[in-house]
Order: sequence, then structure tokens, then C-alpha cells
Amino acid sequence: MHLTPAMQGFILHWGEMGTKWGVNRSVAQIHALLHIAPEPMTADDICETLSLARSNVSTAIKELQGWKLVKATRQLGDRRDHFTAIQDMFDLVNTVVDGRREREYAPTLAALHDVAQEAKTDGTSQHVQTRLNETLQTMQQFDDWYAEIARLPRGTQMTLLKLGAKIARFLPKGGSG
Amino acid sequence: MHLTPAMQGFILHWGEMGTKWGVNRSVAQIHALLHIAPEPMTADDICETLSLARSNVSTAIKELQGWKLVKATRQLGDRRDHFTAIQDMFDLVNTVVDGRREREYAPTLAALHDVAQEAKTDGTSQHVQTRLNETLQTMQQFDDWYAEIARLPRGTQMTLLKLGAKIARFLPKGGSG
DNA sequence: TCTAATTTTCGGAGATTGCAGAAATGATTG
DNA sequence: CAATCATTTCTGCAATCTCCGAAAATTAGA
Repeated sequence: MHLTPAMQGFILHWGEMGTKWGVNRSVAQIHALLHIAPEPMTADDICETLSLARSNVSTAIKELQGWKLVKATRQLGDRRDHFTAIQDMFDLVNTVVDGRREREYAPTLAALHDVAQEAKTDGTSQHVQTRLNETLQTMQQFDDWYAEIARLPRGTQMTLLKLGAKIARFLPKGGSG
Repeated sequence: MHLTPAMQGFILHWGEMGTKWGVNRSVAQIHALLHIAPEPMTADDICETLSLARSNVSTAIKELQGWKLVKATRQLGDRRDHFTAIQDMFDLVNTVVDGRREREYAPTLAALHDVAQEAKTDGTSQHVQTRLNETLQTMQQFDDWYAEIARLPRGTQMTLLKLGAKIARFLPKGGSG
């Protein structure tokens, strides 16, 4: 697949952003490519387009599938897998956030919950216990907020997003909008 | 400074979470320690408590200061810096998100904007151009949303957070609450 | 200015991660 | 059930990251 300068730029920047957020560069680049690709691509297409080793592409795709960002499809008369990425950006963000929440945030939250419990009986000072509990509570509050918002229908989410700060106008006691 | 098992657990988990989000483990651990510490701590205190090299602590603190998560204070009759972390969790989250937005998200957004411009004239197919623009638009929308919400007074932010999905009830056309 | 205290920078050892190529495994067709 | 094609796992090297200890730089006080 031919990459115009703009496409190369997109893939490169997407890759860099990935590294800053703890995602392997190859993984992010492959995702970027599939994200803009008009057609499903085979692993070999990807190798050639991005100059990556076949094995590397295989591993990266597996990871992307684990994150549910990429799906394999088959085409008649072709034995190879053809890969596509989530096309809608809104879906993409949802999927990424869901994944991170489930794999990284939730376990930490659970661990900190246990830590806060342990603190009650292991001689941890009252002050530190309070700080641990505050920390936990705020993290939990953000998690609850996200879980609820995630459950709203798409249209409602879009409305909230578009309203932005104007949402404050609708608050019971007259927000500051 | 003595660490109870619970405190050790907190610091360890905080450190692990950091690594998953692209933050150096030492940096995250030092932040965790300062976050729960009842008193300002000197760099040497930190070294000793976490068994880290003095130079390492120095570098990490510099980074934390760069993110505005840690501040240095002085005490009468002591030449050394004493460090404290933001105490309020809500402030902490704000600071972290602001920092990431400014340093990582904004530059990517700007770069992608340029890429989308370039795409108009470098022979990039219409389909890919459309996808680039969609991507950019959605990212921009999230950024705008955050910028607006961040500007709201703390109380309003708290209200929104606590309302969660219930906010949909207040939407003009009757959300699905 | 000199000295002592403190912080920062530098260089490199050790660990981890990234990635290509080889080998092995699995699937499909004749 | 071979033969071919496709994918995954394995192996090892290279690059990167982490973090220590030493040296240099900075700062405060005499």
C-alpha cells in the first residue's frame, strides 16, 4: 500500500503518541495504518507498508486484538487474515478507555482497597490512613462516574460532549455557566 | 521515615500503576511517598525510606516538579529542600490531566492538524483524508470538552462528578436517565 | 573568598524492551 | 496425507531505560 507524506506523518505521530502513553511504537503504528486504511489489510501488506518484520506484525496484531481495536476478517478465495481497525473514533476512544480501566485502573483500585484495609491494623498512623482513604475514594468516584457515563446511550453521550461546560446551566441549583 | 506494610503496599502499587502509564517507577514511588507523608521530606529522607540513590531521587523530584506535582519548601535553620506533594486528590488528577494534555495531547493534535492540511495537496485519497479529518475532529472535540470543564469552578465540577449519569435527566430533550 | 553542605550532572552497569530472522506450529487444498 | 501457505513462537542481538556511584557544580555561611 502506498503511503503519501500525510499518511506517513499520521502514522509516525500516532506511533509517538503511543510511546508516551505506554504503548509499543510498532503496535501504535500498525493501528494508525489500519485506522486510515480504506480496505482490510493482510499482515504481509502491513509488513511491507511499514517495513516491519512479519513476526513483529503478528505480535502487534495479537495485542491490538486483545484490546479489541482490530478484528480479523476473511475474504473468499484468500486464506490469509485481513485486518481492520475500529473505524469510528468515538468507538475507538471508548474501547481504549474501557480496556485501560479494566486492565490497569481496576486492579490498582482493588489493590489500594486492600491496602487501606490493612492499614487499619498494621500500625499505620491515622494521618496516613486518612490520606489513603481519600485517595481511594476519589479514584473510586472517578471510576463510578465513568462507569455510569459509559452506560448511557451514544446519543446522550454525544449531547453531553457537545454541551461541554454549558451543561452547568442545567444543574438544579443554577451552575455558573 | 518508617513505612508500615500498608504504606509499602501503597507505594509499590502506585509505582506499578505509573509504569503502565508511561511513568518511571522511581518517580511514581517518590510521588506516592510524598503524597501520604504527613511532613515535608528532604531528598535524603526519601533516599533512605525508599532505598534509592541520591542522584536518582534528585532527577525524579525534578521531573515531579516539572509536572507541578511536587513543591520544594524551606525550613528555618535547614539548608536542605523539603518536598511536599499536592495533598488533594482532585487537584492531583487535574494537574496530571492538564500536564498530559499540554505536553502530549496538544502537540499531537497540532501535528495531526498539519498532517490533515498536507493531505489536501499531496495526493492522499479522498477516503483517507476523510478519515484523518474525522480523527482530528473527534480528538478536538474531546479536547474542547475537557478545556471547558476544566474552567468550571470546583464546586460545579464536583456536582457533575457526583451526578454521574443522572446528569442526563437534566438534558433539554429528556435524556434516558 | 574559602569551606562545607547540598544538589545536579555524567558515565556506565544491569535490566528490560523492541524487533528481525529462524524454526515450529497450524491450516487448507489437491 | 503430503504439499503449500499462513501464523505464531523462539532466539538472540540491539536499542532503550533504569538507576547507581563518582565527580562536578551550585549554594549558603563564615
